[in-house]
Amino acid sequence: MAAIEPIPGTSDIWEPEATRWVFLEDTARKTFPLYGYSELRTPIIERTDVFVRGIGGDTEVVQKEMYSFQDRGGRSLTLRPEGTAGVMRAIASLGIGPGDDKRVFYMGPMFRGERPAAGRKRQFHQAGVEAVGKISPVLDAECIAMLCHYLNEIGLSSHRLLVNSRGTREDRQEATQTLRDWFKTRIDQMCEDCRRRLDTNIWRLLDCKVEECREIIDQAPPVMDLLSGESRNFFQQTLECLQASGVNPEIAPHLVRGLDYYQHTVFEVVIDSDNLGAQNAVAGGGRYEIELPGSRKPIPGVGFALGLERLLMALGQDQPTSPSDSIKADIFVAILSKACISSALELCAQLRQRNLRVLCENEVRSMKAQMRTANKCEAKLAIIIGEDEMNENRVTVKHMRESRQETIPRREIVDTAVEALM
RNA sequence: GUGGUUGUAGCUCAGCCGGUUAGAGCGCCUGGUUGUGGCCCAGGAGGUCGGGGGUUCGAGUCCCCUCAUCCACCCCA
Repeated sequence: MAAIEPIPGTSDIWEPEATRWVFLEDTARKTFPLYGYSELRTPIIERTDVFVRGIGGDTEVVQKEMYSFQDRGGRSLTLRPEGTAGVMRAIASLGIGPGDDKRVFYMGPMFRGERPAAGRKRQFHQAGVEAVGKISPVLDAECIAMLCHYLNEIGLSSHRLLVNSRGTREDRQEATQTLRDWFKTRIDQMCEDCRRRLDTNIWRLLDCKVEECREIIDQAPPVMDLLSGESRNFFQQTLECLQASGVNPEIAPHLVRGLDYYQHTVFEVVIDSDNLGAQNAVAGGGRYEIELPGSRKPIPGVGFALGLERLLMALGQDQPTSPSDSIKADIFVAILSKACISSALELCAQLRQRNLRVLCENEVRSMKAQMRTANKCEAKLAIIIGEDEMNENRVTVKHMRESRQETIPRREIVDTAVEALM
């Protein structure tokens, strides 16, 4: 039983679950183009440095979560842990100049070597977008509005949209230092986690839920005040644009997100529902600048990623995926002797030409057994081909629901079936 | 990586303080006279009790290890 299970943190997705995935993907393909985005399919493996330089070498993701390996040429390759870096690499590879406005969306599997938990897989799936080349609060706002549009289309309700600005790279470094200095003098009154975070992730410290810590944190200088005037202005304009688009986010002063490349606007969509467990963010993104091997200067962009399995959970239909009990069909074709097989196959082919789902009996079994199968596959029609029918060049068609049946000339059956199933 | 949870039939699970051939429900197969489903009835197939080691006269049950699962921390979508 053990060896045939998918490896940890991955799963097989069966119907009817698979259909729900297709719905999320189709909705993305329908919604994003309305904003000028077109689909880009990038490789799932990239050179490792695409991610190290793109995401940031200090990031948790890069340091301990990447699936990296050496290929036969000794190059270090990595299964993509997120979509942005690869997209940026693709765009950079065909050249991008100042003032270019490139908009793409993508979807597919991502890989991170984390410990699996509720809403967290090692192979997980994202749909995301990137608007690359220009720096403008209008784009940021439009991107967020598009995210809301999408969430609305898939029917997600009761979620919260959180936004914040983390300023420019310089702002952030400076703010980090200021905060660190400020907390350093009070850290011995704070919890163990916070002490650790002082050095590792001071922005996380700001989110600490321990009450004693909260009292101290509440007195800390507001992050927004540590940003440059230009950054604050950019954020202000973004908020205005959002409002004009009919989007009303919550401002989350401590939201910073974990990837190094973010600058200015960052945002996240969270769900307050317990079926998601601790992983309550279904989407996240922001404005960024990414450095890539070969590009002279960092390329700016804004984008987000949606966590597909988390969205599915948030939509509240997260039954475990298992194969449906039986094949479903519109028509079941029963055969009562070997002599009927070729006739049955010919008929099946004709019916499928008319876009009907047809299940053909594949061995000679009792009538009772075959009718049981017809019932189980939820066929509306059972077509019976036996010796009697063969001799008269007719077929028997049984309307399962009404338990009514009739024997009609063979040449009429296709049209009769099509009509019965309309 | 650190903690905890669970692991018995295809699925959901029961199995008391160790004690004969390991159970239920659902599902599956076959039948209930000739070529007819659902409901009902009868019968049947299907289990290395996750794996390995140990304690014991005896282990699904106790101990150790291991693998897998789920959850939390961490981090992120």
